[in-house]
Formats: sequence, C-alpha cells, structure tokens
Amino acid sequence: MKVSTQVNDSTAPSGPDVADTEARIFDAALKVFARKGKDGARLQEIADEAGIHRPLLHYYFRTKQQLYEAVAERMFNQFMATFDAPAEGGSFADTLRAFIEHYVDSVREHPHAAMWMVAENMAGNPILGQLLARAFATAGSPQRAMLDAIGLAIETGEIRPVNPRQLLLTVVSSCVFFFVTLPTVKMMNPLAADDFDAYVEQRKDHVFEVLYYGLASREVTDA
Amino acid sequence: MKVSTQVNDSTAPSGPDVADTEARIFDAALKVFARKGKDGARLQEIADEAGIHRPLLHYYFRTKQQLYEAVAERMFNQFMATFDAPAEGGSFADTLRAFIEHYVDSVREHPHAAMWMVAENMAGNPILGQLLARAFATAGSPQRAMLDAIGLAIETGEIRPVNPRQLLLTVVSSCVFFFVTLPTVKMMNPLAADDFDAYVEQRKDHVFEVLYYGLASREVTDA
DNA sequence: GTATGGTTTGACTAAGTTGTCAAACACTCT
DNA sequence: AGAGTGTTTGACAACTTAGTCAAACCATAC
Repeated sequence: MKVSTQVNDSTAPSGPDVADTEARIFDAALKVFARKGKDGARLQEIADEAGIHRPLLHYYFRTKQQLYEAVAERMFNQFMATFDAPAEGGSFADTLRAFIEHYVDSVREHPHAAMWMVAENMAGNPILGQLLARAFATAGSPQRAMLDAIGLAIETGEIRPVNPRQLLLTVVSSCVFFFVTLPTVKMMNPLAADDFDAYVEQRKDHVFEVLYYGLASREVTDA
Repeated sequence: MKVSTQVNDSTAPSGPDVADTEARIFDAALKVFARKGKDGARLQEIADEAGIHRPLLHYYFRTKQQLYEAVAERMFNQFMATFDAPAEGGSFADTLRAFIEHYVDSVREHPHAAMWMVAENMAGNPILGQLLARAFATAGSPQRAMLDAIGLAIETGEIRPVNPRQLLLTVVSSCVFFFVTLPTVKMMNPLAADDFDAYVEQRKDHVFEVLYYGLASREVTDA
C-alpha cells in the first residue's frame, strides 16, 4: 500500500517509478480541481489527465477529500515559496514596486493557486486564513516584512499615515483580482486579450503609480 | 405546467400562491448555489431551504441547469440595478467617492452576487463578460458613465493621466475582493471580525484616500 | 528461477442525485 | 355540487460517481 508517503524508502523494491506517478497525479488534480472546483471535479477526469487508471488515485490517496487536501496544501506552499522578503534599506517606493512585481508574477506562475484560495474562501473555509495568519505571525516572512515596512515608512514620513492592513489588502486586491476575473477582463480590455504579457506589465505599472502617487493632480493641493 | 412564466395570467384559476413559491425557490437557490457552487449544490437542499418538495423545482424550472441560469440572470440584474449613474457636475473626487460607496454597499447588499460572478469567471464562463460588455456599451449606464468621468477628469487636469480601464479595475478590485475573501480578512483584521459595519466604512475611506491622494507624502515631490 | 514486496488493473458494490410520472389536491367558475 | 384548471405530492427509474477488492503484474533479492 502506498497512501502518500512523501519519501520513498529507497532500499525496498519499488517497482515502476512511483515518484513520477504521484507527481503526475498531483499535477492533474491541481488542474482539474482548479478548473472545476472540488465538487465539480471528477476523479475519472483527474485520472485521465494523469494518464492512469482511477483506482490508482485511491491507492495513492485514499479518498477524494484527502487528495483535495494534499493538493491544497502543496499548492499553498508552492505559492508562498515564490515570495522573497522585501529587500531592506531601499525606499518604500522600491519595496512596494518589488512587492507588486513579485505578487503579480507569483499569481501568473501559479494561475490555479489564486483561484483555489479564492474558491476556498468563498466556500467559507478558514484554512487559508489559518495558513496566512501563521505566515504573518512568523517574524521573517515576506507578508510580515511588508506590513512592517509600511509601518516604518509611515513613521519616517515617507508615506502618509494609512491603515497598514487596509493598504496591504488593497495592494493584494489589485494584484490578484484581475487574474481571478480574467474572462471578463479580457472582454473589457482589448490589450488583455491581444497581448497578455504586455497587459500584465501595464497593470503592474498602473497599480504602483496609482497607489503611490494617487490620482489627484500634484499641482493642486494640500497635504 | 408552469416552467417559469414570469407573469401570472391573473384570469385563470391559480390555486395556491404561485408567485410566492417561485420567489421562495429563487431565494433558496440563490443561497445554496452561492454557498456550494453550481456542482456542490443539491436540489434537495434548495428544496429544503425553500420549504417545498423537490419535484416542484422541476415543475417550475425543468432542470438544475435552467434553474441555475435563471437565478444567475436575476442575480446579475438585481446587482446591476443597485447602481446609480454618478451625478454629473461635481468634482471627480466626489464622483469617485460616491462610486466606491455605492459599489461596496451593493456588494454588501447582495453578498452572493459578487461571489457568484467571481465563481462564474473562475469557471471560465464568459457570461458575466458579455453582460458587462453590454452595460459598457450602453450610453447611460453607470459603468460607462464612470469610465467617461475618468476620461473627462484627465482632460480637465483634475487627475493625473492614467489608463481609465485599469483604474476602473483597480477601484472595483478594491471594493470587491475583500468581500470575496471574507474569512481570511476576518482572521487578519480584528476589526472586521468584531464590528463589520465599522470595518466596511473604514475600508471605503481607505480606498478613496489611497487611490485619490496616493501614498507618497505630499510635501516631498514632483508632478 | 523463484519468492517477495509494492504497484497496477478490471470488475464489482453501494450510495446518492437528477429527472419523470401518474395520482392526489386546491382553487375558481359555472 | 361538479368540471376544469393549474399545483403539489410520493414513488420510481436511470444514471453517475466514489470507493473496494482480489487477481495480475513487475522489479528486485535470495
């Protein structure tokens, strides 16, 4: 029996390439779950996508639920791993620019992950919240670091006083939402449909510009 | 047979309160579909929620698919109907403030609608895009008006030149995303969990502040 | 080469879900 | 009261899907 032991005890006879099979299942499940959602996904479809027979899914992961959870956890870790802690020392503008850049790239690189997390949230599952809360509590984590950077920039007066958590949410919203509503975005903005790469770069620039410099004409006005 | 004739031919004998039954089905379906998604939803659960027997669902809407589509359309219309065209004449700042206010309130008032649209998008359905595109093409629509207002404000120099479609997307993102990821937001921000009303107001203020005035300290710098 | 371990397969089971139907029902009109 | 309409009900059929199982399979170790 297998049932997902992460490491292969390399002394025992291990027959065909187990690691490969498990990886194929992961990838396939990732795709199908993200496309169809947990309930919409069919084990048969996952098996087909992975090029294996359906009972093998049960051999590697007992139940659909367990497969779902395993994939969810891996996806989240994968996604979180793509973040670097913001470089210390530079201006907040640089930090923010880099954070936006990273975030958008991460979402692009793991297109299913963002949707997955949103879906999980909409279903009311607190899993993501728990994982994120842990990340925020961890001293060195990029999320924590970004929050700290905001606080610091306010103290030094580089940026105006705003609620750091609200700001972080606004930044993340701006970086993720367009990706989650892609079909609509592509219909509303020709560039997104024609040259998505270019669109994404445009979006990064826009988000930074608007958030950092704001809309109000600089000539005009007050502090 | 019934099969969803919107209007009740009031001359014919109509037995028990048909309009009420249909409305109850709508409301129930709305809730359940939004909670569980199209595939996760069970007709039995919808029937229970509506307090009727399951075959009645088929009597009013032949299939699950048709029920889903009917509810989707109604929800979208309901949602769109909550928007007012931005008042002409005022400053762009006022227009933006009002738009944010309205958008957030609409999302709050129809909590399922936002999630529904996002889910629809994630499933790759172009329905929402089509409906929205129609709204944008319509001269008097609030969406169109907002886009025009942005263009105008740029021309008059009230705001700096930005891509209007990108800006609109950023605004909408900031108003909707937090609602779609509510469980996570509540775990990350104590206020959201303790006093959601207050949190929502704080969010409106924040979004306007950041988007309009930007983060950069006003003392510092260039146009 | 044969025994032994984990892996893969095909056939089967059990449960749950959608959709149908004919009979019972309620209301109105004559 | 009785006919006629549209509505509601309970029982049923067809189908899909997750999960099980024992037999076949393969690779290595002896």
